[in-house]
Amino acid sequence: MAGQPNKKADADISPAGTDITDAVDFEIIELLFFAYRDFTSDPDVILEKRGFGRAHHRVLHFVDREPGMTVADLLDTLRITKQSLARVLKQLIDSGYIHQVAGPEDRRQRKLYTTKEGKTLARALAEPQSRRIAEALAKTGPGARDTIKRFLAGMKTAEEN
Amino acid sequence: MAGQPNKKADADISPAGTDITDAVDFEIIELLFFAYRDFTSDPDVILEKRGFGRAHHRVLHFVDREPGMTVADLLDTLRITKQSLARVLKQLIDSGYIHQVAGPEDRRQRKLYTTKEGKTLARALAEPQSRRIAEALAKTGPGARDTIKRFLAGMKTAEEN
DNA sequence: AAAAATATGTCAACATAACTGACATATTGT
DNA sequence: ACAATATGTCAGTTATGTTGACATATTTTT
Repeated sequence: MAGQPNKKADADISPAGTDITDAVDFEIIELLFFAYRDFTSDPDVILEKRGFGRAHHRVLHFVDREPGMTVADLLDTLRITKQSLARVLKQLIDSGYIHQVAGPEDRRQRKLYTTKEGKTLARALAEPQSRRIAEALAKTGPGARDTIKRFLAGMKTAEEN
Repeated sequence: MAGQPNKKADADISPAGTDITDAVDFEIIELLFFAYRDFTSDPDVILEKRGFGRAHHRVLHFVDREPGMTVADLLDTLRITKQSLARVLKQLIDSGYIHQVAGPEDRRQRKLYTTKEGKTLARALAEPQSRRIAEALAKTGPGARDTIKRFLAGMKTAEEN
C-alpha cells in the first residue's frame, strides 16, 4: 500500500531501448474501480426496497435529467439493446415512475417523462451518491471540482456526429 | 476555482426555508457514469477473443497487482460471493493465466499468482485503459493526476479494520 | 398511391455474472 | 477431541445483458 513511483522508474531503468512508452497506469485504473464500486453501491438499499436494480436506476436517472427524451435517445445513452431496455422501462412505467407521450411532431416516438413519484425516487437515489461526491471533493481541496469535471469528460469517448 | 455554483445558487434562491442542503450533484454523477462506461469497454475486444468477460478481467488484474493474495483477499476486494468468484477463477486457472500455491504458513490458503501468460494478458488489458487515462489527464492539465488520485481515493468507502 | 424507411414493441431463446443455501474437505487453533 | 477457518463445490435462482425475428404505426420517398 506504500505510495510508489516504481512503475515509472522500472520503465526508465529498462535495459537498452526495450520499452519506453511502457508505464501502465495501474494505480488510477484501480482507484477508478474502487471509486465506482462504492459509488454505485450507495443507492442499492433504496432500490432493493422497491424491487428494482441498477438498470432501473440508470433509466430513471436519464429520463429525469432529460425530460422528453425518446426510447432511441435512451438506447444510445445506455448502450444496451432495445430488448434489454424494454424490460426495465416497462416495469418503471407500470409502477408509475415514468410515463410516455407520443411525440408531437413524430407520433411514432414515445417521449419519456418522470412522474412526480419518479422525480422523488430519482432524487432519493442521487442523494447518497451526491453526498459521497461532495465529501470526496471537500477532502481533495478547493478547485477540485473543475479538474474532476474535465478529467471525467475527457475519459468519455468522443461522439462522432 | 471559478467552477459553477449554479446548483448551490438555485438552492439559495429557493423560496423561504424550503431546501437548503438540496443541490444534488447530477452533473458529476453523470460524468462518472459515462467515464466508467467507456473506460470499461476498452478491454472488451481483447477479452472476447479469449472467451472471457469483465469478471475475468477484474480477477486477473488484482491477482497480477498483488501476487500471492488469497481467495479471501480477492473476495473482499471484489465484493462478490465465493461461488461467483469460483467460476471465473477456475476458468482462469484452467486456461493457464493464474496458478495457485498452498500458503507456506497456513496450508489451507491458496495463494494466487499470474503466470507469464497471465501477466501478458493483464498488461494487454490495462494498456487501452491506461492510454485513455493518460489522454484525459493531458487534456485536463498539469497537476491533474494528483487531484484525480485524491478525489478517487476519497470516493472509496473507508475501511474499518 | 404504393413502397420503403423509421420508431417502437414484443416473442422466444440464450449467456453472463451475480445471488442464496447447503454441505464437504483439509487444516489450524483451543 | 473439538471448534473454527479457508477453500471448494452442488443445486437452484435472479438481474441484466445478448441475438434474431417479426408486428404495428407512422413518416418519408418514389
